[in-house]
Amino acid sequence: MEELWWNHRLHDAGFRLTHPREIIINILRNTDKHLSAEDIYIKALKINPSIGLTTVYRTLDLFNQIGVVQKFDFGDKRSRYELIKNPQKQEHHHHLVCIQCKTIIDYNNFMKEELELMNKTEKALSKIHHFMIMHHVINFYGLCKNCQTSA
Amino acid sequence: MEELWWNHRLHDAGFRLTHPREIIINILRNTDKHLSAEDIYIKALKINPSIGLTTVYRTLDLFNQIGVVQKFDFGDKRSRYELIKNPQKQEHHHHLVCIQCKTIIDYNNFMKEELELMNKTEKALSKIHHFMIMHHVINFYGLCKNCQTSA
DNA sequence: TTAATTGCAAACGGTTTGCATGGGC
DNA sequence: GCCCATGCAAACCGTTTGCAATTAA
Repeated sequence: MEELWWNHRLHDAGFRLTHPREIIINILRNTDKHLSAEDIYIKALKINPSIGLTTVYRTLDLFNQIGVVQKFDFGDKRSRYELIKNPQKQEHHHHLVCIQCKTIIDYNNFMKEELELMNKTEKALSKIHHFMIMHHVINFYGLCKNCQTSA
Repeated sequence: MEELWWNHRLHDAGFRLTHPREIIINILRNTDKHLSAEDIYIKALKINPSIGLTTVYRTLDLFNQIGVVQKFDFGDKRSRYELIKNPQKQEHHHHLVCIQCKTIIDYNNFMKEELELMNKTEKALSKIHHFMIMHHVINFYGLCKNCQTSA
């Protein structure tokens, strides 16, 4: 059951595997999109109409805290959530955000070059500004294929 | 009066130079911080106690639209605003965000290298994903000098 | 003069919290 | 049976909007 590492993570952290949590995990497993809490809520309702939006928020927050889910902020107000595929290898990637339809595409090209620049930058900035960098965010904003043609 | 280009910009765009607008411009001129709407509102109250928070929001939005102010989002909920120093030369810079005290430091080291990587990336991504990139955001998150020692 | 701008109060939208009920272990 | 987890309603917080009063040009 290598696939179900999140269940073990939940258990190891002392939390129960409840029905809403299963539903939400499965929704996240079966999408390549970056869903908002409400997106997830709407999908969850179709599986169990008695689920509450509050539970979705609390579950996502829990998953984020125990490292099962990553929370993103792309500048529209809603937070968006992505299931971490493999907890071992920190698969570092970035996002293309369509400013029109809000679609988000993952990409991981030029990671070597990026890593080089980031290391260099981080080293310099910690010297110049005595700033200890923990992580960085790179986002590209523009128009996706569809929204270019429709515009 | 080279310094007061924002007034001309306002006028050229067909807007009035009102008292609240002057106050807000001056607050932004006299800080190196990235103030939120409320930060600005509190400072403005000391100059004119009858100013309204709504006006601050509307003014900042207007300034953003006519290119006098840049609006940023650093992941805490509030938007933050920075006066554009020189409208001619697009001074491109990025931010170090302290995750503890929320201080934001501007930096512009390694801009040549960054620009290279960004151009390369943008070109490749537009090919691979047919994505037309309009702008990008790079933020570093970590601990500033003070918060390292106090932690 | 008179249309743009303001301040107030109320609405808004995403998220969080208090609390009584319900469900895993 | 014990507590964690849930759902509901209400609070929260930054921001926006409707509207009547005010003000810059």
